[in-house]
Amino acid sequence: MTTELAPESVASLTLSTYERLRADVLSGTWTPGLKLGIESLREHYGTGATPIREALNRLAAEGWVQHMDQRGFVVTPVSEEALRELAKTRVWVETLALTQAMQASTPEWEEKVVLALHRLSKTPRSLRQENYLENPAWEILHREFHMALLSNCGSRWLLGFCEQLYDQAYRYRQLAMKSAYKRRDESDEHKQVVDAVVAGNVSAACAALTHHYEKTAQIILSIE
Amino acid sequence: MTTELAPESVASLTLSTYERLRADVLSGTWTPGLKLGIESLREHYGTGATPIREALNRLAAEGWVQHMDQRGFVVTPVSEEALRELAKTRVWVETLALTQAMQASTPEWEEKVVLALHRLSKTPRSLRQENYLENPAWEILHREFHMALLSNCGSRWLLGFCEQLYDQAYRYRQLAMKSAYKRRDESDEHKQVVDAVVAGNVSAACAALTHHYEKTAQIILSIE
DNA sequence: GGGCTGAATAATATCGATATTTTTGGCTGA
DNA sequence: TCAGCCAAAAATATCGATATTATTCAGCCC
Repeated sequence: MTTELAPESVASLTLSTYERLRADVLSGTWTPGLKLGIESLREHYGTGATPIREALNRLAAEGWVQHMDQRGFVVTPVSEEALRELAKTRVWVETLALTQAMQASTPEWEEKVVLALHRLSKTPRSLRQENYLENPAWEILHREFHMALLSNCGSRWLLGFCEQLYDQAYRYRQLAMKSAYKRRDESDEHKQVVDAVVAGNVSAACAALTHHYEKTAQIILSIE
Repeated sequence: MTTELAPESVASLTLSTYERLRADVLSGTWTPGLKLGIESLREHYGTGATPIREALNRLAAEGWVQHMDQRGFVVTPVSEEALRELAKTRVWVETLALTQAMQASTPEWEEKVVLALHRLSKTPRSLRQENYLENPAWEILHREFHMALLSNCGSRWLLGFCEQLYDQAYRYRQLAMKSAYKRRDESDEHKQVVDAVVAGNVSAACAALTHHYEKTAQIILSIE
C-alpha cells in the first residue's frame, strides 16, 4: 500500500533551509571566507537555530563551508591554486567517467546525450544580448547535458563525485561572472564532445571534454 | 575545574557524537537498514537531540546513513550489487590517483610509502592466532599505507574521494568478518604494489592494486 | 612600552519542551 | 472480508532559553 503524493510541497524546514543556503553559497551571495554566524543566518532565513545548524553540517560535509569546532562556520575560501586543483581533478575524474560510459554505450544513452545537447543549444546562454544576465533554464540544461554524458558510467559513486566537482566549478564561474563577463561560445565545444561520443572515439571525446574544462578554468583565471 | 590539556578531550559533543556514531556504523554495530530513531540514539549516547541530529546530517551527506525527510534516518543498506559497484569504482579511482602520484613522484614520497609498508608488515593482522580478533593498530596502519600510496596524487579532492571509498569498503569488510573470517596474507600483495612503485612501473603498480582490491571484494562476496 | 592576566562580552553548543507530521489501529459501511 | 477513514499514539522537526566556550579589552606588573 504505497500512496505517494508530491512530498516536495511539505519539505521540512531543515531541507528547504539547506537548499536555500546551498544556493546562496553557489551563487556567490555569501562570499568566500565570510563568517556565517548562527544568529545572523537565523534572522536572515527566518527560522530557529536547529535547521540552520543541520544545514551547515551537511554543507560542511560537502565542502561548501568549513566548520571550525566551537568556532563557527565560514564559507569555504577560494584561491587560484584551489581552482587549478579543481579543474585538474575534474579533467581526470570526468574523462574517466566518460571513458567508462562510452565503453558501456547503449543506443538509449546515445539518444539521451544527443537530446540533451539539442535542448541546450535551443536555449539562450544569456537572457540579454547586450550584457550578461544568467538564464536559469540554460544553467539547468547545461548541468543536465554534462550529467547525461556521464550518466552511463556505471557507478553512482563516480557520478556523485562528478556532480560535486561540477557544482564546485559552478561556484567559481559565478564568482567570476560577478566581476566580468566574457562572451564565449560553448555550443561548438559541446558539439565536438557529442560528435566523438556518437562516433565511438573515446580518446577524441576525452580530449574535447578536457579542452572544454581547461578553457573554462583559463577564462576564470584570466579575469582576476 | 581541572585544567584541560589535550584539545581532544574538550571536543564539542556534536563532534564526538559524530565520531562515535560513524565508528559504530563502520564497525557494523548498527546493522545496515536499521532505523536510527532519535530518541533511542539520544539515550544510547547520553546527549540531547541536537548533537545527534547534527551528526546524522553529516553522516547522511557522506553516505553512511540515509535521511528520509520527515521520516527519520536509516543506516545505508548494503547489497551485493552495491559492493560490486563500490569495488569497481575503487579500482578506477585509485588507479587514477596512483598513476598521478607516480607521475609526480619524489624521493620523499617514495620513502614515505616504503616506511608505511614497513610499519604495517611489523604489525600482526589479528590479535589472536587461532581465531580472528581485529587489531586496531593494524587497521590504522593499513589505512595509512593505502593513503600514503595515493597522497602524492596532487589533488585533495581525489584523495578525499579515495578516503571515502576506502572507508565504505571497510564497512563491508567488517560486516563480512562478523559472519566468517578467512585467513589471508595481504602482506605480499602490498609488497608487490610498493615494488612496482619503487621501480617506477605505473601499469604494474596499478595492476597490483587492482588485484588487491578485486581479491578483497571477491572474498567478501564468497562469504555470503 | 610591551606582554600577561582575568573579568566582561559575544558567540557557539546544548538542552528540555512544544509543535507537526507520520504511523498505527480500530471502527464503519458496503 | 476489505477498503476507506478518523482518532490516538509515536516520532520527527523545531523553537526558545540556558550552559559553555572563545574572544575582547582594560588594568596591571615587569
